[in-house]
Amino acid sequence: MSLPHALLGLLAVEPASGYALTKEFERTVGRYAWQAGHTSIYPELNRLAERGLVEVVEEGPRGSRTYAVTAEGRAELRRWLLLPPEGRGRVRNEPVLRMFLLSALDPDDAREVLRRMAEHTARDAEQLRELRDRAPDALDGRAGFGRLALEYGIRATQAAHDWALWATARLDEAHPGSHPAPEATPR
Amino acid sequence: MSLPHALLGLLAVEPASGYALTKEFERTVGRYAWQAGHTSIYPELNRLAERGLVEVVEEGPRGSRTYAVTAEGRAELRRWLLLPPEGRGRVRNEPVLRMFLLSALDPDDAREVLRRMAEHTARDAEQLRELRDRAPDALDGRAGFGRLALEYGIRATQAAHDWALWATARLDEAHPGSHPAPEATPR
DNA sequence: CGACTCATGTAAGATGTTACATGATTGT
DNA sequence: ACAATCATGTAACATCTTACATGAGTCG
Repeated sequence: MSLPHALLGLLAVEPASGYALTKEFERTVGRYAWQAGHTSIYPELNRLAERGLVEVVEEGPRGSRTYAVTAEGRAELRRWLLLPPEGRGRVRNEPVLRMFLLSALDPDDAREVLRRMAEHTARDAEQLRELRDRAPDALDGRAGFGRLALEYGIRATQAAHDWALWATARLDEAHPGSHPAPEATPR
Repeated sequence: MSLPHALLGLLAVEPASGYALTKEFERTVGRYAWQAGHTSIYPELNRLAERGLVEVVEEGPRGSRTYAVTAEGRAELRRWLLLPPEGRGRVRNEPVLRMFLLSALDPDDAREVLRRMAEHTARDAEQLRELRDRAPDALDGRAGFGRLALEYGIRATQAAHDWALWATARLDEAHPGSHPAPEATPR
């Protein structure tokens, strides 16, 4: 299970409440790496606190509690990240599954799915690039968290886009027919 | 849940037994898209059979049953793939999570993790390229299944590799120090 | 005939998701 | 005052993983 380590990682950058972490998951981590709702996060924070890996450092207005990692928490996070990648990282990626299953569709349907993927990835990549270019490179603090990951997101999304166009071309070669030619989206 | 659709997709290309599907997951789908062990697959095949989406088309030697998709199964698969991507595809990707958490490590530790990632992705990409180049392009049948997905795997892995090198360079810029410089792996 | 792979399953426990629930504060 | 957002939780259900279990063929 990676959720506790995801939480340790976010808290290691900056203390936060369960609520704030939930938002963070929605915006960033959950979109590309590991999703979790508040109903997983709150109990997990309590477990981490029991294990002494995080602690409540502040109690705010609406019964909110701000958590921070302890020294042990930091050590645990480091251990986990530096550990041999334990066999292999478990992957569960629905978009990629859809790519696999494309082979099971007839060419016209596959083209349609690819067209939507290309559209979608183009939009996503553009959004991520904007995010990168808008934010002045704050190397530390919450804003800078995932700066490296953001760049990965851009590259991975762009790769998916390029692939979708390439796959469409392959299909066109193998099964030519009358169909709208998709246009490459300029980067 | 995507497992039933993953199974439908594999069976849509070619009928197979639960055992064969399990192997297929280990080799291909499970490594990059959606993992599942035989203890998930067998019960799911039974459920799919009850729902009339697959059927047993042959009974073999050791009590083995070969399943094939029915017309309804094919329709369901098509529906699922062409459906609006239902909000967003759920992603659970431990390697990417590790990339996110890198920001929580000190530069030397982060460099070490990146070094291993670069090594790992270089090896993976090379293996995938070999796979692609060895297999004569059989467009149909089991061998060709995931041919498009294979290309995606290559591109995604290569992107991860390039990113790891880029990230290392960024760290070196921001925190110069005495450390072994990683070499780019030629493709 | 012994070891290995093929082939399928059940059960317990861990994990994750959805629905339900509640109350405090802020903005209009 | 009303709506929206902040903030946390429980319970039921679905799902996934790990361990356990069994037997039939195949190869040397």
